[in-house]
Amino acid sequence: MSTEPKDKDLSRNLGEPLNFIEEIIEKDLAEGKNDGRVHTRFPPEPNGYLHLGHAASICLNFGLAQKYKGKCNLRFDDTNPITEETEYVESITEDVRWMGFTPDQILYSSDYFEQLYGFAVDLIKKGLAYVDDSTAEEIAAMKGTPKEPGKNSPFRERSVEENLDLFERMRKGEFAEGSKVLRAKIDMASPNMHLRDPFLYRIKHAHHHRTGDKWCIYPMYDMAHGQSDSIEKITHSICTLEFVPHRPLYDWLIEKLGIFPSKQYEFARRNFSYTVVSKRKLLQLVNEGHVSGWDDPRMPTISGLRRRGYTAAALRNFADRIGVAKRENVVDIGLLEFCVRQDLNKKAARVMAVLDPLKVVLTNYPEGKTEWMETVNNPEDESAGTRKIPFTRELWIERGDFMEDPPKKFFRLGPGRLGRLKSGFIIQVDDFVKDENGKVTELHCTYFPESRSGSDTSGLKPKATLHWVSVEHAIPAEVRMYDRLFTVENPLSGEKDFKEYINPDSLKVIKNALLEPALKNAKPGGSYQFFRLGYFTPDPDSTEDKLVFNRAVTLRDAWAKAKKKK
RNA sequence: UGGCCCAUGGUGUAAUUGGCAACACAGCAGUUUUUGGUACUGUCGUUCAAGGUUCGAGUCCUUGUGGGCCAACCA
Repeated sequence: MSTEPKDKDLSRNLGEPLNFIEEIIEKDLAEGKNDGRVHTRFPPEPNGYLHLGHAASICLNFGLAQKYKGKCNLRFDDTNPITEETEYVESITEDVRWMGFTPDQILYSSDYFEQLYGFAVDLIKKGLAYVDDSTAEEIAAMKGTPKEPGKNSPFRERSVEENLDLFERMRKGEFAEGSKVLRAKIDMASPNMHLRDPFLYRIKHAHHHRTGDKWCIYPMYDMAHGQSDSIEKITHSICTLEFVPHRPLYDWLIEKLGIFPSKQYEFARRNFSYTVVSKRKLLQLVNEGHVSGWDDPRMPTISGLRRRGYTAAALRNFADRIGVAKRENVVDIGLLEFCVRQDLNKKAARVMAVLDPLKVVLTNYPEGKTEWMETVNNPEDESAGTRKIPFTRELWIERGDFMEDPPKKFFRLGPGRLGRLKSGFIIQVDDFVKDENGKVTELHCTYFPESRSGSDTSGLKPKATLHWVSVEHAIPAEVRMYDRLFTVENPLSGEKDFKEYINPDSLKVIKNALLEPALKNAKPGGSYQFFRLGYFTPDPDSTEDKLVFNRAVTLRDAWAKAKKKK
């Protein structure tokens, strides 16, 4: 405790560099803005599942609130009733919670519909908004292009009274969908397209997931987002770069309305190699059956990664490492895998599982005998304790751990070779049996009784340690081996449609893996390291008599890498 | 003949705000190891270009180049 600095606020960032948003916040704090408050928000639209990009945004917004002892709301930006659903609200809420954050408040833009309507009326009264009867095509034609100015709508100069009347009747449902819109009256010649009399309200005779049929006019993003920020007294409204051109409109509306001046700041969206993170693309993968659903373990969705066996701690650490900036980026997904391994290495219990079994018969081991061998649960965590695993005359080992004609660099089993069975005994291969196809079906070995793990007096030094499972005690399981969903770094930049780059081997199902008996009661959410194979987690598809495991990530594998190079 | 944003090793970010370009991942080589895991050590490699300001520029200015964004009754 003596090394703990007295002044927490001062020590807060000593030594660690700030990202550009933290710099803005600290400057604001130093200048006494917002009474020293920091209030952010995470504002998803409930029209899809959250993905890796959102995970980073969640960590940013909630992380900032934590760091500066502020608040962070979860606000659903639900102003488009056509695409939004309760299912998405539920998954998003769960994902945020699972990520380890608790929103200060859970709110909805739709909570503010009445207030937002009032804001619109206020703008009309100030002569800053008007009802336009033009068709969508006419409005588009009058909009101009980025290089040419637009033209004023013939309805632009309607009187305040007429606008008020029309807008009220829009609300009452007197007009057909698409027949009228409310637009801000700004500048049709602005070089910023978003200032060319942007839409504020549109008519949609649609059922809303929360307000039901109460409304038939709905505010556009620009009429809702900044105002919601303002209503919640958000101090720092953080969004992605594509909203930069919206900022003048964000500020214009707040200024004209005379409401709390929330400020918008933008950062570059994060892209990740070997995957896609656009809701439209992800929806396609789901709808076209390329994956089993939004939570398919190959999906970059938070729910998919969770099911895959990735941990929230790994995701948080990842978000922290990739940082936040304003330039285009493609984050190496290998860094996420590194974070997952790093976290799981400390937490996951080591267990024995054989994925491609090859039988070993210890010819000098008594039939019917079982020795319960003690083994460490996690060498990285002494507090994880120990357990016992059954050792018998007949065992399963990994087929890949034996070679009939091993090269020098291969130091596992071969004819005459020694091998250490983890937490068991050292064995030597005396003979092997093949079937008519030349496939090795069985190894005949002798074991060295004096080589027992922990009390080895044999003096033998095998080069490899192998995992194994007792034939008699093994429990069967299905194991789903997941790999990256795409074969190329950027599936979107190729010549072909991104789905052409889907990795045909992104899922390999092993129907008859064999596990040590201790795994009998494994439950989804748990993390295990299958010794020497990788990190695995039970899938919710598991049943009483059939366990299903998902591979989260392999172990780093120097041998596999060396083989690949050849 | 539009406006805006951006540019630092292979990747992602730093650089005490004008003072010796660094951290992580990846790569390579090695040590340790009852996981070809972990841990540890070493190593490779960086300021888009050209001018300018300055004793001094990744940082400031100008121009250029390259990339991105901006038109939806989407967010």
